[in-house]
Amino acid sequence: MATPAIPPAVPPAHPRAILHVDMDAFYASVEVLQNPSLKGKPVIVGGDGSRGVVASCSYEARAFGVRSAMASGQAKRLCPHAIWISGNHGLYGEYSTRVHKCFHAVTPHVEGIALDEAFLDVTGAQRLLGSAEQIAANLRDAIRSETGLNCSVGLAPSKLLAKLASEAAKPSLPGKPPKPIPVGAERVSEGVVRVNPNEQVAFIQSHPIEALWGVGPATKARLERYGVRTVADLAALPEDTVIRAVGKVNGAHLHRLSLAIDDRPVESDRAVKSVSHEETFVTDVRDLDALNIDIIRMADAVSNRMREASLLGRTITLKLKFPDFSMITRAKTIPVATASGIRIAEVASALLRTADTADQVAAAGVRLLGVGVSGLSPSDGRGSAKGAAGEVTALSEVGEAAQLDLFAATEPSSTAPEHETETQAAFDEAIAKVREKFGDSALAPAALATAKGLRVKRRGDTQWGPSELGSATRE
DNA sequence: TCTGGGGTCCTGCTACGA
DNA sequence: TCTGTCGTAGCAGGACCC
Repeated sequence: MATPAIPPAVPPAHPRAILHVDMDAFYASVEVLQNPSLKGKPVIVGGDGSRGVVASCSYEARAFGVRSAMASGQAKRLCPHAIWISGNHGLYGEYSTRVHKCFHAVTPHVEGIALDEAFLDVTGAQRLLGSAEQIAANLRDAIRSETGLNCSVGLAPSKLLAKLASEAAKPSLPGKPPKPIPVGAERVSEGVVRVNPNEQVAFIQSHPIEALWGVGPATKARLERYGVRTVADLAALPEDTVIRAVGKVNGAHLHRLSLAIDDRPVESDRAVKSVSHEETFVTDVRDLDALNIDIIRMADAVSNRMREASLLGRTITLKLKFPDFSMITRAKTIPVATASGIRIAEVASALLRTADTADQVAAAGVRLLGVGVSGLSPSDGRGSAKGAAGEVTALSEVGEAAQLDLFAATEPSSTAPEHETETQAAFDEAIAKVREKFGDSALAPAALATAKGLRVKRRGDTQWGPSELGSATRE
């Protein structure tokens, strides 16, 4: 058979042009749009309780030193007159959808990083829409007219540099002088900063080491032992030394970044790898039965999201954080992929009751509890997806005696796994239909019933820590 | 007087089968 | 039959991101 001819490489008409678009104070700005009386005031979106954090804050609050991810107590001390808002995840999602529509009007090559942030590869779009600088400015205008929100845009030949450029494009704080633009970059229009292609190395090496994506407190501390404080310091070290300091994969990657070598593509179709829910309690919990109720509730929430996304998963993970902030995870991989809240809860509950875990809970109490599922596969591709019903082997072949017990709890007959899965799928589908018609609170495991109704957990509930006004989870 | 929630990725270790 | 090696899967923890 003849080898197909490989077309000759065609040099691109334009050098790579990546945009990093970052909404300015996204959640806080959405709240101001909803309530214009907040305009010009210090607004903080986040958990107002003693265990909460700041999710987003207006530039007026930032002028007092308040920052995202700051402990709420510290934010209250810095800005005691701030207006606190607990947030509305659904509303932010709606705005995010509108912003992403603007992105897709420019190019299909969009990699969403968060609700308020994305990379766009506009290399090819320049043929139709003009220069990358024009595209960036027009996109910024389009987002403002579509949503009323402002954003900052970085333009560069790579993702890392575009991200750093968008940070340089951020507005200055009220009453403070504008930030200087780093060497090698320039402001090309309002809210848009471009890194000059022939000054990439000078631009990146003018930054502190923690500006590199992947350098957090631990990596920074390790590099500082080698005298590295800036990206230029890192570039001056031999690659072997960097690898010795921070490990093989990260070391080689960081060393390349320090030389402005970053050819990572904009990935527009990244698959979800895990789904989880976790929650911090107002007070630490020692009671295994109480924790079990929370496991059921969180497993129900995880299950609901997996069904909405048509996903099944095989690895169930239980996460516990103790009062001293130490954390453990316990995971179990089951032979049959599932999206059933009952099964997820049973596995997580069994993990909680293993001897070492139960002992730690009894001794210390639990500050945070989380339930997650990974090893995901599409529920509509059962014949081919790993772990899906189509390729399930008999449980007895796997030798998972505990697994038989697990299923027996919901289906006493020892039928074949395929049958169990189909029955469970029909059961889950029925739950989804009831909830679609009557709302999420219409149906839940009996363990979640209270005098006030069913306690179900949904994405965005207690997003930034338990509220001061009462427990997020207990009544 | 601290430190949320939802993710991804990497590393090191152990168990197990070929 | 026993032992050593290798690859892989699973598990646990850590670091990092927004």
